[in-house]
Amino acid sequence: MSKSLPLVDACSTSLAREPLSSDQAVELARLFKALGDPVRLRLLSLIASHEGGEACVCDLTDAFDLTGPTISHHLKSLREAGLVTSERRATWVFYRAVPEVLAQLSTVLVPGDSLPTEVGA
Amino acid sequence: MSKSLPLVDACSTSLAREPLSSDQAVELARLFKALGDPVRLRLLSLIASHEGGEACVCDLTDAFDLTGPTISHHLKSLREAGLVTSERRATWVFYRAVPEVLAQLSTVLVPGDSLPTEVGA
DNA sequence: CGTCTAAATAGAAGTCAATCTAAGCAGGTG
DNA sequence: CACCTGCTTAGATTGACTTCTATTTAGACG
Repeated sequence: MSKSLPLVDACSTSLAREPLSSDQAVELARLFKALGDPVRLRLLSLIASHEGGEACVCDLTDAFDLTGPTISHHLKSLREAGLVTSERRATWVFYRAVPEVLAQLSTVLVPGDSLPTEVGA
Repeated sequence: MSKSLPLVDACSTSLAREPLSSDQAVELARLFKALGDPVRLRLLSLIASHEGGEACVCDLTDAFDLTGPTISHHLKSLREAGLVTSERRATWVFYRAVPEVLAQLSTVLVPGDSLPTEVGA
């Protein structure tokens, strides 16, 4: 696996500011696709919101009606997308969100300056 | 087609603030999945960044090496996700981004308050 | 060293998604 | 009314994704 820097060139302003290049689109789509599954979204949320900013796989598995290998598969997707990192400590493996990538995606989605921060009605 | 309000209950803080509920995850995953394709991302960007905030399908089709039906298919995905709306005027159909939904997704992805606005190196 | 738990990998089955060609619908024009 | 352009729908094919069971690796412990 030749994974090095999953970041989108750091030159991300916003979808609505100017048209994405083909390469930017491919890169971003890879990230959004990783978020496009309810299980992975919940996993990421569980990890990111967990105390200490990290969570053990065993904690995560218990939150779903899915088998261990399935959870492991989804965690691998998130890891390969660059959204989380993993670290083994003794018997357990701990996952941690990568806030830079989340921030970048967040920035990309900010609509043009036509809209104030207000969202609801 | 029972599509009414694709918004996520307006109660969206952030992935990293607290664990997503199962329902929230399903709803958000549907939106992120729509963004998880390079063609749809570029389409959305072309629409959102187009002058007047709207773009005709004919403009969009020219930007890709894909057939009309394929573009139409992707636009339908974006429309059903609630990310764009369409309106027919004479022979042409114009698409327009829905900034509220983009803003909501953007908010969801904001990492915890552990990170300043700085992203790049 | 055998064994127990935690996690990942391999392989397979079923489902869904992206794209094309061909055909249909909507609206303007001669 | 015939016809042309813009766009969508229908159906088919190919490839990817999600999930499972079974197996394997990593580390702790008696």
